[in-house]
Amino acid sequence: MKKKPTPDRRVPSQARSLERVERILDAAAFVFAEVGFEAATTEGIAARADTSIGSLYQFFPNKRALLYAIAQRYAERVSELFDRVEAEVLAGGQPFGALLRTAIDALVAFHAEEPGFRAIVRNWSSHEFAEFDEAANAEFARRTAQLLGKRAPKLPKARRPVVASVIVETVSAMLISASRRKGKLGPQIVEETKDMLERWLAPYA
Amino acid sequence: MKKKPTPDRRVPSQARSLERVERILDAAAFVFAEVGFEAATTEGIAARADTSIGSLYQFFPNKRALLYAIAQRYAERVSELFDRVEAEVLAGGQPFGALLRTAIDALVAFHAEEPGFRAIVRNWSSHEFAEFDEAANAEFARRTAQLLGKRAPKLPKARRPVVASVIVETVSAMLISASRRKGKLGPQIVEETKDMLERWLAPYA
Amino acid sequence: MKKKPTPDRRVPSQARSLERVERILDAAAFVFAEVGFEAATTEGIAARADTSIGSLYQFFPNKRALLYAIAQRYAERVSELFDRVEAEVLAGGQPFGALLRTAIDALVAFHAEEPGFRAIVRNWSSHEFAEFDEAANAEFARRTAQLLGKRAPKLPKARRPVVASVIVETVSAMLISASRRKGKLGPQIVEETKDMLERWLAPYA
Amino acid sequence: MKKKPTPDRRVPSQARSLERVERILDAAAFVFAEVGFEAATTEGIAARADTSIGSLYQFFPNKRALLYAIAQRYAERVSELFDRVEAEVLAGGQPFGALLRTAIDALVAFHAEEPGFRAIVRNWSSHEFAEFDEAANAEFARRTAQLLGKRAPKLPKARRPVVASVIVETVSAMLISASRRKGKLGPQIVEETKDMLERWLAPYA
DNA sequence: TATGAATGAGACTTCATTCAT
DNA sequence: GATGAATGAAGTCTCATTCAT
Repeated sequence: MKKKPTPDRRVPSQARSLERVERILDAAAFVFAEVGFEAATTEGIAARADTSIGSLYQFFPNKRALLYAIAQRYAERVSELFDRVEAEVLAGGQPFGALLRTAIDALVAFHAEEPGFRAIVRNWSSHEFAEFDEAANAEFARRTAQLLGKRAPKLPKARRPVVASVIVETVSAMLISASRRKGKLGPQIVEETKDMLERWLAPYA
Repeated sequence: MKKKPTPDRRVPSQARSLERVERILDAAAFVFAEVGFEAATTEGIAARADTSIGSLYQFFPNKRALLYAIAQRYAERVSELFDRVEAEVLAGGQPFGALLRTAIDALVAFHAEEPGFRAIVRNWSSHEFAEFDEAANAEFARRTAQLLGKRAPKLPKARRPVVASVIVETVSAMLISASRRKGKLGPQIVEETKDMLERWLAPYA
Repeated sequence: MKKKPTPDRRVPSQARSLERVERILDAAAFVFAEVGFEAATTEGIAARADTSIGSLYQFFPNKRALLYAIAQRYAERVSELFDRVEAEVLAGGQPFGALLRTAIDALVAFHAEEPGFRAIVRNWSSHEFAEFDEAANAEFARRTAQLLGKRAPKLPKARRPVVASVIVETVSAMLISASRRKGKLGPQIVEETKDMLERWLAPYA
Repeated sequence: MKKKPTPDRRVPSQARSLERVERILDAAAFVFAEVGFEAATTEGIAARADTSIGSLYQFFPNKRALLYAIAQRYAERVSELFDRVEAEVLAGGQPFGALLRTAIDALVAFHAEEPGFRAIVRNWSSHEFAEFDEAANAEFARRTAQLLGKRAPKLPKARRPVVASVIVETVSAMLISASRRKGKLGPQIVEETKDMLERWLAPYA
């Protein structure tokens, strides 16, 4: 309600709150990933975020809102990843296969470094969040279809949305599957996935 | 694969009981599919099975056992499906691609006609059941790897388990994805999946 | 909380439940009277009824339902009291003043012997229950108006409903007021109330 | 009647503060009237007063103090009303009945124009405030008894306090009852109340 | 002094599970 | 065996109150 002139150092309360929100979201992502959405408790999330349950509810009206917020956060990041791939496409340098591989690698890296992402992806399909899941994937599929239009010209236009859907869902599933494996198996699964997609799509490039 | 008849489920001695157990499992499958595992209530399942919760607990020690039992039931059916595919392979008639397509079609049909199957598949990845999921998929992957050994001789032996895993997980994911779509999109996704797998694996046949 | 299973005489479970419901209602009435509706806790009520919170919720969907049930229970009893007064009126013996006094005495006795009644009457007007309160009082006023028609013929018909309302509300308020007083003051207030009403209504009899 | 200015409310030293306190009290009266004491939230009251809860707690140690303060404010006004009636009595002009009617009308007007008053009167009997209610009504009854001594000389001295109590409680109850009614019924109830009291007390004048 | 973010006790309610009948 | 009433742990969320800024 006030502006605050940001005097000297005084950490502005808005920044403090923002940091707290981040901490809560991180904690939620972690806990959701750990035990799943339903089994996660708001109290546990608050504890892990080193706050009180009251603070949590100051920012999020209910447990579900936490998952939505995390999902949104990640959806945005994945969107940015798409932006980069699209830029690459416009630059026109890479051949189709390489592009695909680069994109998947970026996704894998993202998946690996952001532990919360897995939480979301896994819970996305968790019944409660079917609509959200569908919406997000639909958006990614739409953008993938666009890219296909540019880099897989031989793919009949009518098949584009379906192929795009299969790509998105397959990558998503394989990422989850890979992340669950221990040892070398994970990366191997990712490699096979790239092979599979590349060989499938090559004739259309 | 198993020794004892599973300590989790008491095998009923009477025909009446057996029928009741079936009814309970059907009800559980239905309810899990409808609202998800966590949101399902044992009372609700008992009610839909036209029994009392007391009876339900006579046969199943807890809610989770219900899902396990359903999963088992379906795992067996999928196993039988594998048996048939293996017989086909031994008979030696079909080319590799056709075999793959037939197998997937059988799975799709099964998925479509058994509403409970979807419930399971969807909840399989639901954290609580990660181990079960892994075990089941590992078993299917093992058998798939065997089939690959026979019908995809050019695939290096070392890659077989990984490729088998990817096949199993991809088919599983695409089945779920397809079942969620309305209209023609579902079947189209299945078709593209078959294409994808066939083109990927063709060079190894 | 388990005591003895009531040996020998097998109490039919329906009767047991019924008794439990009664106990819960009595406890609720007591607690509501003691601390008011809002401050009362369902846990406290269950404890006082010597049951578990779960049992309470087996019979009543929420806290409010408890108050409604009690209110209903009492509304019925007051209704019966009206029945008796009406019978008296039909018998035609008593003069108007005596009738009024008898009715009020009956109400006072009821009020005194049923501690929960006060709880209800007091909480009736407690915002949440305004509609209920209004409905109940409207019903009593309606019946009072009828009686007035028979025993206060000189009262213009148009005023009857209003006069009936004032009677009902006054008696109700005075009963509460009287019940709050210690010593002789309570009964004295009741006596003055009777005087007041009798002298007011005498000219119309 | 009081010694210290109530330890419950800190008297503000500045004009701005005083205005703020008034605003808070108005807001509290409004909110209490709107949703009842328990359902009212301090945050909501502060918001409606265009301040922060921090400020609210600067002046009032707790929620209850708000109701007390409002009640006090109104008790003072009702006291002033009594002063005027007493002056009237001393002046000696009006006959007893007219005096009674005038006093009630003044109360009704007050009740109507001050929405907060109703909030208080209604919550007065709300358990938490039983003592306060009793104290206030006792004070009014005391003064009413005095007036009765002067203008109802035929009423035996011993009955005076009881009669005064009944008058106070009846008027209070009827005011509330009347204020709840829609249309003409409210004023009609007030009229009947006046009739009732006048006819009751006339013989003692 | 004003602000409002933070706190946390405690309320209501659900539901898996037990056990007397 | 079957039944379903009873149990109570545990979860989500609210809101009065505090306190650092």
